[in-house]
Amino acid sequence: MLSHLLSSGKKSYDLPSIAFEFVAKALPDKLDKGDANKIGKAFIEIVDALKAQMKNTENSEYVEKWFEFLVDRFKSRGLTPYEVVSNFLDIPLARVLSRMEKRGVTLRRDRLIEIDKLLSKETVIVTERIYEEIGHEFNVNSPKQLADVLFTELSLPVSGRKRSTREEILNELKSLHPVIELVLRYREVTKIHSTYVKPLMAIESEGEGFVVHTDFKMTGSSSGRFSSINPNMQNIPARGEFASKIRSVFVPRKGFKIVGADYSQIEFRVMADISLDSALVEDFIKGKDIHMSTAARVMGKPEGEITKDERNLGKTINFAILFGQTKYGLSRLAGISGELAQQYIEEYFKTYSGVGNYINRAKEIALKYGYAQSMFGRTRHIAGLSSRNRNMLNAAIREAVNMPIQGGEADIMRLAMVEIDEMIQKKYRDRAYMLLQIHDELIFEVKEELVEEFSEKVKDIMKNVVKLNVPLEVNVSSGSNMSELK
DNA sequence: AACCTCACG
DNA sequence: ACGTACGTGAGGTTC
Repeated sequence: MLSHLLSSGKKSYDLPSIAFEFVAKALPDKLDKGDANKIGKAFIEIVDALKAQMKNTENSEYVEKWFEFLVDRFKSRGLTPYEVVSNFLDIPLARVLSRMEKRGVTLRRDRLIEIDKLLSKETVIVTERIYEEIGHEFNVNSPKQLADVLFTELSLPVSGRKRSTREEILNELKSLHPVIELVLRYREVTKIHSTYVKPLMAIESEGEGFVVHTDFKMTGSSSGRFSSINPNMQNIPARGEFASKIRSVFVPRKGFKIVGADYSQIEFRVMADISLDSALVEDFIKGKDIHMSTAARVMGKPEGEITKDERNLGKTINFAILFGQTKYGLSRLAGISGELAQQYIEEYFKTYSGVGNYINRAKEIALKYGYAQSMFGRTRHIAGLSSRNRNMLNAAIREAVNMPIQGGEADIMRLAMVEIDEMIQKKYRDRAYMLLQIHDELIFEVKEELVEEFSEKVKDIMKNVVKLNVPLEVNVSSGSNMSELK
């Protein structure tokens, strides 16, 4: 229902005309959990009246009329349509986030201790082998000291003008000296140890057990996504040797299971929706593997002949387009020549001309107005759009092209979260909890006997929360810890 | 506080 | 001639 309201809002209002000063004046800079209630109070009666009315009709004209009526009332209070939309969404959303934080995720501290031991041992071994290889001790954690060792003592080749020791560079040096592998291993082990294991071990018992309560920031990003701090629960390892070990630390409470639901390729679907690119739309409607399809189209091959590596290249190309990358970036990331990268990009825009049109359109609008907007009017002002510095300007343009896509993803997820929470409060109180949001994924803990039913309902809400020109696909899975989610 | 590096979507 | 991807948070070192 909320979705109808919003998509009708999308069509009826000229959102680009909305001034930022207006928003800034009417809303506090940070719409946080604390002051959400304050602001929210003014809107609650209106929201309730709307809902009561909407129960009596499925007539969209009626909804539209109500929306206009509401907008008038909001306007009389000095609020713009964007604020109406954002308040409909953000006030209840603040409560959702607050509930998630309060509940928290339970930890298996015993597993954490095991991992801690393992990593400590491994760190000692690897460190000693590094010293042995080099002939003396130094601080491997120090990029400066490491650079001295690699580039001065060992005279390994420096690529570019900075003596960077980042992973990408080290990978190129692997064959030149045995210490490189060891340093990479050291980095992998100590990263996991210091960033995840140690901080989680420092969490104190709440009596019942160990629970991690992150802090989701609603205003944490300029695209509309949330961020998560203290600790960041949106960057828990998902790949690599230790990912499943770390993930297995996060478990459901007794009698519950962990349930995960994630949108499949949501950013590319939003891109298809905005651009209306016929090839992209067609692929999604047909339920195709989008990266495979891109690889086939760009390389001019039948899909059946696309290898795993080629599909991977298709994926890299898709992300390159999404982020507005040039042939230089693509060639570096895909490990292909500049000419080939150029050729693929040209081929991409020949095939997906609608995407090219979208990019040009987004660019024009951004340069004209100085900001970019998502499908629901979420607005991002971008200072660099008026920069005379070419790099700054290009970066700003990439931001403006990407924002409607990433912002659209965020809008959709926010809507879904509010609707799912409404369902939980109504039908699953104390039996299902939303725990985490990781941009395109939601994680819950659900009473064992309700997992199947609840999963279906969540999937249904997520798929139908907005109507795009392409279908939204959602994968759900469950398990007895976070590593068991697919 | 700035910088480098690296974890995630 | 330059130097490349969008959005984040965090730990460790250096200044």
